[in-house]
Amino acid sequence: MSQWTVKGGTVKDRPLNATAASLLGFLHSGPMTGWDLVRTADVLIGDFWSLTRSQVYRELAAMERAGLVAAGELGPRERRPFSLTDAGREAFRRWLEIEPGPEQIRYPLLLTIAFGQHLAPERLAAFVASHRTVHAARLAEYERVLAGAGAGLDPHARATLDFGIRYERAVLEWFDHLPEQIRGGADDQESGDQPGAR
Amino acid sequence: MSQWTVKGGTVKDRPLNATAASLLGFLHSGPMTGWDLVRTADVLIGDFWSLTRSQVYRELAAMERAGLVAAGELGPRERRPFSLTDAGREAFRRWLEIEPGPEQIRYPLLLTIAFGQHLAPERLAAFVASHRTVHAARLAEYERVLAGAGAGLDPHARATLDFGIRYERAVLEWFDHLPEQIRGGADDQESGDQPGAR
DNA sequence: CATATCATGTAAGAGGTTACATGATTAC
DNA sequence: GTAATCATGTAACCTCTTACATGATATG
Repeated sequence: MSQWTVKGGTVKDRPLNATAASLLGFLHSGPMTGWDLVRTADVLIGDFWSLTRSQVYRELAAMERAGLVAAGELGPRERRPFSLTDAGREAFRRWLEIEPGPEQIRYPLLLTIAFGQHLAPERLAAFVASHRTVHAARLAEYERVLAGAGAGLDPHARATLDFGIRYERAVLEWFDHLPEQIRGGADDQESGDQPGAR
Repeated sequence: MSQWTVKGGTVKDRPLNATAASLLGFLHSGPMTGWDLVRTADVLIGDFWSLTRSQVYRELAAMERAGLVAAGELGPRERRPFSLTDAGREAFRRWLEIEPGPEQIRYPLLLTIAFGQHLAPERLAAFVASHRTVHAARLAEYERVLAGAGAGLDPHARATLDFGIRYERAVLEWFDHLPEQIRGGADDQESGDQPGAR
C-alpha cells in the first residue's frame, strides 16, 4: 500500500499549500527550527503572507510525516532544526510552477466606511485617522529599509519591498483625498515631510 | 437560564464577526434572501471583503437562532426573506462602533516572486504578465463604474471605489517598474492610455 | 423541452487564530 | 534571583472554501 495511517488520517499527495511551501522555500538556505521559520517568514513575507507559530509547527509536523522535511538532532534549548529532503525540494519546485492565485484583501476599515452612514462622523474619522497613522508608519519603515539595504537587496526581495512601498503610498494618498465628511476636519496634512520643503 | 442549546452548542452573546455584521448592514435597506445578500455583498464589498454562499446561509441561520434576523414567509421559488430585528439592528451598531482591525493582504504572486530565484525566468514573467492583465481589467472596470454612476454615488461607496482605483493603479505601476529580470522582455507598455489612438 | 439562472442548503475539510501550558537560557 | 526572550507544542475554535445535492422558474 502507498498510504499509511497517521493521526487518524492518511498521508496524501495533495499539493502543498502556500504556507507550507514557503517554509520549504526558507529551508533552502539551511536547516531551521520552527521558531526561526516564524521569524524569517515574518520579516521576508509577513507583509503579504502572514502565518502564525501554530501553523508553522503544524505544517512542519505534517511535512515531516510526508517526508518533505527531516528533523535533526535536538540542540540547546530544545531547538529542533528541520532540513529539506530531496522530496521536499521537489515538492517546493512543483508548487512554485503552478500559477499563483488571485490576491485577497480583507480590509475591515473599508467595511466600516461602507456602512459609515450608520456611524457618528467623528467616530468614523477617528478610525480613519488611526489607520492612517499605521500606514504612514509602515511606509516610513519600508523606506528606511530601502534606504539602508536597498541597493544590496536581490531583485526579488527588492520587488516585494517595492510593492509594499507603492501600496502604502497609494493608501496614504487615498486617505488624504477622502472627503472631509469621512476624514473629519482636516487636521494632519503633513504626511511625514515638513510642510515648507518638498 | 440565558443560554439554550442548539446544534450541539449554546447560543452565546459573542460579538458579531465582520461577515455577519455586513449582512445585517445590508438588511437595513429591507428584507433580503440569502441569495440577494450574496449578490449584494459581492457588488458592494466584494473587492475588500469576500464571502461565499455557504457562509451567508450559515451566518443567517446562526443569526436567526440568536434573534438578530427573522425569516419571513416563503415566497415564490422558495425565496426566504430575512429581515432585521431590533436586536439585530443593535448588534450591528455595536459592531460598527468597534475599531476595525488591520487589513490583511494575501498575495500569492508576491510569494512566487520572493522565491523567484528558484523559478525559470520566463515562467515567472508569464505569471507576472497574467496577473497584470487581471489588474488592468479591474482598474478599467472600476473606472467605468466611476464614469457611469460616479457622481451619483454616496460618499461612502465612492470612497471604497476610490480605494480600489488607487490600489489598482499602484499595482499596475508596480508591474511596469519591475526589472526586466522579473517582468520578462518588455512587451506591453500600454497601461490603458492610448499610445496613438486606441 | 432543454438550458440557464434562481434559490436553498449540507458536508467535509482546509486554513487560520487565540489561548493555554511548559520549560530553558540569557541579561540585568 | 527575576524578568525577558527563546523555544516547543497542544487544544479549541472560528472562518472560509469546495463539492455535493436538490429543485423551481424563466428563456429560447
